[in-house]
Amino acid sequence: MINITFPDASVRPYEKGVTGLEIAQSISPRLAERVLAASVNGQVYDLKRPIEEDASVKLYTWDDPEGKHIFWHSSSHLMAEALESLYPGIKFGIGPAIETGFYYDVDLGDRTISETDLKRIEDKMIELARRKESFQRREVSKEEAMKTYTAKGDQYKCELIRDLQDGTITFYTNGGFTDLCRGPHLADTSVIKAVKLTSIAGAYWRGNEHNKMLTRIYGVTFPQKKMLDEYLTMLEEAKKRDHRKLGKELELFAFSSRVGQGLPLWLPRGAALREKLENFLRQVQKAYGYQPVITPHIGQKELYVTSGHYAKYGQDSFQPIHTPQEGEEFLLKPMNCPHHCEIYKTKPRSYKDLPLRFAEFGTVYRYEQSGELHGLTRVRGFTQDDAHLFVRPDQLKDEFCKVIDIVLYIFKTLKFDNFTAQVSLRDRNNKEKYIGSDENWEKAENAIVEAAKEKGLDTVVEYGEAAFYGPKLDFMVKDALGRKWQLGTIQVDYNLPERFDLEYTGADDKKYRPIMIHRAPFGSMERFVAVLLEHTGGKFPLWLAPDQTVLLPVSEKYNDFAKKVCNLLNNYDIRASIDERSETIGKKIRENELKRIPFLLVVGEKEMEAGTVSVRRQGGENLGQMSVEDFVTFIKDEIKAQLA
RNA sequence: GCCGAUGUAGCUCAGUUGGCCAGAGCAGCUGAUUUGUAAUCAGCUGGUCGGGGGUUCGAAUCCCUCCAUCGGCUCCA
Repeated sequence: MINITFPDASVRPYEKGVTGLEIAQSISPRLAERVLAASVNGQVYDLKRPIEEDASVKLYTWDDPEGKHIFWHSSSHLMAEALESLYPGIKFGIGPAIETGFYYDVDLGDRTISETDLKRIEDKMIELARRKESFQRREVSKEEAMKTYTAKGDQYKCELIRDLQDGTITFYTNGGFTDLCRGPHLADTSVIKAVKLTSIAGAYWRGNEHNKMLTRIYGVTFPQKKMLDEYLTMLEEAKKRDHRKLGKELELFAFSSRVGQGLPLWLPRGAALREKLENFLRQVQKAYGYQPVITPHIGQKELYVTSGHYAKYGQDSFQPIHTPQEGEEFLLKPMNCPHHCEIYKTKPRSYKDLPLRFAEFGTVYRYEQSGELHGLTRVRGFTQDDAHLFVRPDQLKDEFCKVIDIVLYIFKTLKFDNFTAQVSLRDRNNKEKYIGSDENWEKAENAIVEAAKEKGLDTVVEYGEAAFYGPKLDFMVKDALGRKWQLGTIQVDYNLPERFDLEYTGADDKKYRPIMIHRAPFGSMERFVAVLLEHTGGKFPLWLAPDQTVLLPVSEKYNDFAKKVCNLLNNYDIRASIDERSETIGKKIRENELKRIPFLLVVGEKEMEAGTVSVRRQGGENLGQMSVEDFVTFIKDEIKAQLA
C-alpha cells in the first residue's frame, strides 16, 4: 500500500501502482469523467501511469491551466494522426500546446495545404477522436528512437533525438500515429469533442530564419461543442475592438500607401487624443523634476558609430542620407539617447547637478521588415515619450524606483491593471550580441532586479530580451486578441556614458562616470494609443476623449440655443460640438453613440425655456435636465475623479 | 524578408462554367420633413474592379509581376 496526500492535506491509502484515473474513480464517478491528468509530487502524470510510491496528488480538469495544456497537447497529436493519414509521408517538427490551443509544424514535401483543406482535417480529427484511441506511453532507448525516425526519414525528429539523453526518451502512440514526446497526455481521444483549426502559417524550423520554413497549422479544441461556439463568439467580439478598425471608424489615424507603409497619419481626433496623453505625461514629469529638451530628426552617422547603434543596426536599416556636395552622411534618428548624451556634454557637470532628467517626445524612424508591420503597434515612424536620466551610482536605485512610480501611476490612471512586469536580461549564451563589460552588465542587472523587488513588483525574467546596451524592465500589456505588447520600458545603461565619455566632477574634485537610465512609460505614443483603444473599445475616459460632449437640437429651431450652450461649454474648456443636421433626434443619438462621445446633450423646447440641457451618458443612462453650470461642475468633478 | 491568404465606390459587402453600359446598403450632395433619447422619405452623385503586363473575339472573373493589407515566422535600438 502507498499513501496519497491530497491538496486539502487529507491522506488516503491506495494499492501500489494505482493510477490517477483510479484515484478519481474512488472519489466520485463525476470527477472520473472530468479528470484529464494528475500531478504526482509536482510532476504531471498521464492518468493511466501507475504511481509506485507515497505521493501528494492533485487531479487536473479542464478548469486548471495544466488540464487545458494537456488537452491541447494531446489534440496536436490527434491532428498529427489526422495529417499523417491524409498526407502519407508527411514529416513532423514540433507540436506543442500554446496559451490558447496548439499547433504542429509539418513538412509537406512538394504538397501545399491551404485554408480550404482545414475542414477536411477537422473532420478527420473528429472521426479519430470518436474512436476513443488511447494515448500509450512507452520508454525507448536513444538508439531505438533514432532507428525509428531514420527509417521513417524524418530528419527533424532525428535532430531532436540527437539532443536528448538516453534513458529519458519516451514515445506516445494514439491510433496509428507514434510521436517522440515527453508527455503527459490524455487517457484517450474521446474527450475531444470540438475542433477548430484556426490558421496556417510558415514557421522556420527551430525558429531560425536560416532553416527551412515548415508549415504550421494552428488549432484549438474543447471538451464541449458549446465551448467552441463561445470561443468563436469571443473572437468575433475581439475583432470589433481591433484598434485598426476602431481607428478608422473613430477617425483617429490612417495609413496611405503613397506616404509609405508603417507611417501613420494622425487625423484631427487622433491628434487631439495624443495631445491629451502627452500633456498628461508632461505634467507628471514636471512634478518629478524632468526638463524638456528638443533634438533634430537626423544626426551625423558618426553619432551612431559612437553609440554603437550603427555597428548593430546600420546595414539592416534605413541607409544614410547624403548631402549633395560634401558627401556627408546623416541618419534618420532611430533613437534619442545619443542626442541627449550630447546635451549632457554641453557643459561640465558637477555631482551637485545630478540627477539630470532630459525628456523629449522624440520622433524616431526605424526600418522594420515589411511583414512585421502591424497597425499602430509596429510602425516605421513613431514618437517615443522618451527621457534619459543621468545619475550618480548612489542615486541609481532611488531614481529607478521613481520611474517605476510614474509607470504605475499612468497604468493605474488608464486602468491597465493586467500588465506583466518583465525583467529583460541578456542571453548568457550569446554575449557577443551585446556591448560592454560583464561587470557593468552585472551591476545594471542587479540594479533592476533590486528596484523591482523594492517596489514589490511581481516580475518574470526573460533572457535574451535585453537591449544591446543594457537590461530592461518592460511593462507588457495584452491586446484584444491576447497578443502581448511592450509598453513602458526602463533601462539601466553603463555603456553609453562610457562610449560618449560622459563625466561629472565629484566632491573630491575627481572625475566620475554617470549612469544613464533610459525610460518611456508609454513606450511609444502609437503603440500606447493602439492598446488603449483595444482596452477601452474606443470608449476613452472623459479627460482623454477627443469630443467630450455633443449638443443634439431636437430640431433646427433650437440650433441657435445649442450654439449658445456650446460656446459656454467651450469657454469652460469642455470639448463640445453641435449636431446641426436636419435629422431625427433618434438618428443623432445613434450616430453620436457610435462615435463613443461620453455625453450627449439633448436640447429642445423644454431646455430652451428653462436654460438647461438634458444629459445622456454614453451607453444610454439618462441623467435628466441640468443647468449648463451644473453640467460643467458635474463633468469637471468626473474628470478630477478620473485623474486622482 | 519568409510561408499562407486577401484586395470591387469614402465604409460594409454582392457579383465564377470569362459575355448586355459593374450592383446594394450606409456615407456624401439636393430637396421634402421640424422631429424628444440607437437608423424619416425621395432624387442625385460617386468605381482605371489595388497598379502594370499577358491569354482571349471578349477579363472584376484565367495567368505573370509589382504594391498594399491580414494571420503567423523571424526581427523589435
